[in-house]
Amino acid sequence: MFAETADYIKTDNVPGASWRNSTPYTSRSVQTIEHGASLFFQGDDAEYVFEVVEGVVASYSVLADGRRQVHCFFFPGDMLGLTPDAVYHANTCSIGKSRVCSIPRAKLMQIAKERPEIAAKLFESATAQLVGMQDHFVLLGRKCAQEKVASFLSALGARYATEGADTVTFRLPMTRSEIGDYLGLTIETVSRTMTKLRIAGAINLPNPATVEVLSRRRLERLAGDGAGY
Amino acid sequence: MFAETADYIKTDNVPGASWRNSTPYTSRSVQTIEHGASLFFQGDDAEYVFEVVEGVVASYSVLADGRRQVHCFFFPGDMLGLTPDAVYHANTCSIGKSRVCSIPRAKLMQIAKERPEIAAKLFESATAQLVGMQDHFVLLGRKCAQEKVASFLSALGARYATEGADTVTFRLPMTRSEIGDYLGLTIETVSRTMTKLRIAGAINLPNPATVEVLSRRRLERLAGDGAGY
DNA sequence: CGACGGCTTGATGATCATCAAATAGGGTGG
DNA sequence: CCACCCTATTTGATGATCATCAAGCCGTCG
Repeated sequence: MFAETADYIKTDNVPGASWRNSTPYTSRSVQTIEHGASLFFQGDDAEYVFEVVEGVVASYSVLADGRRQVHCFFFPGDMLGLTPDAVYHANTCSIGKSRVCSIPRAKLMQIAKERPEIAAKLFESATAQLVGMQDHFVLLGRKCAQEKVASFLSALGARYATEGADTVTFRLPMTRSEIGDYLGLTIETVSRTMTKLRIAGAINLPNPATVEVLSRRRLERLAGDGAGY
Repeated sequence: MFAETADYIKTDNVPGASWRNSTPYTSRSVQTIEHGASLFFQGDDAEYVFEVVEGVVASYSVLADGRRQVHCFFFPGDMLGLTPDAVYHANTCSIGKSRVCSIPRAKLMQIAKERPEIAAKLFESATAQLVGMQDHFVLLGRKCAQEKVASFLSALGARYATEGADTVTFRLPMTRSEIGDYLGLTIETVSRTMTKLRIAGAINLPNPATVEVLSRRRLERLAGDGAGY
């Protein structure tokens, strides 16, 4: 969505080699982020706003004793690093290798002042994330393990599904640990729940990283969403 | 924050009597919302953006079987009804009597195009909500009952606290049921946990609706946040 | 004064976390 | 190319936390 905006910004204003993980500046403001590498940490100066171009990036918080909560997985087209001030409020890490487009935040905010359609896109991106987060509240606060996992796989499946087909096969980019930290479960519970879904005939697991949704409809029913209003 | 913006909008453009709960249009675009009344429901056309002027408003989702999750409590100064499209994505209800300022959404978006500082405020409001929601993810996904309740009371206490004082007394505007639906707990667990906090000497409960935080510092420690990074 | 709704407290049980161990898959070095 | 190792995942056993069911309490309001 904003990948093209980056080009609007003169690249000679973009400082190079400013990455905590020493990812080289590529001169097209698109960086390749290695598996596990971070775009930024909580408390860092918010120098850039990012758009995922390829791969997946996770944002998360950690409590003092190590408990971790993944807030969100960002997929291609998603913006991250949006903050109300000039500081990041979460940590990030790349799930597998990913490519992100970086846009200097101050510059972008400046441009937003001149071009209303850019400001509107930023607002739309932020509010779309707000809406997405609401479903996740319901999941975390009110769903049981089976509903959580079914919801997760269902949502991920929808991303890869072809129109009309009731089955999907896709590769899970994230580990059980990351899934658990996203769903508020332990890795053991995630694993057990997935086998349960497999035994129930809702999915197949040719290998731990590959999910075959046998019936999207059924999985959605197991997700417990029904027609909430 | 936006209360003044409402005045920028010519009031003769604001349709009256458009409220689902038949709240009368007051000609100053500030409505009084009765206890339990709703500003809007999920799926409604997003005619207005609101700013809470007084009282508290909750937004929530409901699953088909009645399980409810409160996403957020909106206090004076908070905006609600921000959406990426023209539809509301959550339900709302007033906690006790409240007063809200309503701003026609289309009009506001139009104004945002002409006045960058308004667009910036909208963006800031949306992203500030994003940041606030992240802490709530941690609470819902990774905290135990005691930490949840302590976090909640601590946050609420901070809102009423006076600079430097380690104690606060305030009135809980919401019921145990609403607190439970916000924290992902049952009313019984909320009640039990509050008693535990009382016995532990962290708070006092002169009556069910009044909380006296005896030590904000201690309550914060019980909230489990420590120095997450 | 009595009834109602919200809150508290108690008893029990289900779900999920924890601890522990076995298995499988992928990558590395011989 | 194969053997090995390391890590992720799966599976099992046990226990803690919190939900559920149930009853009693308290303040409010008619």
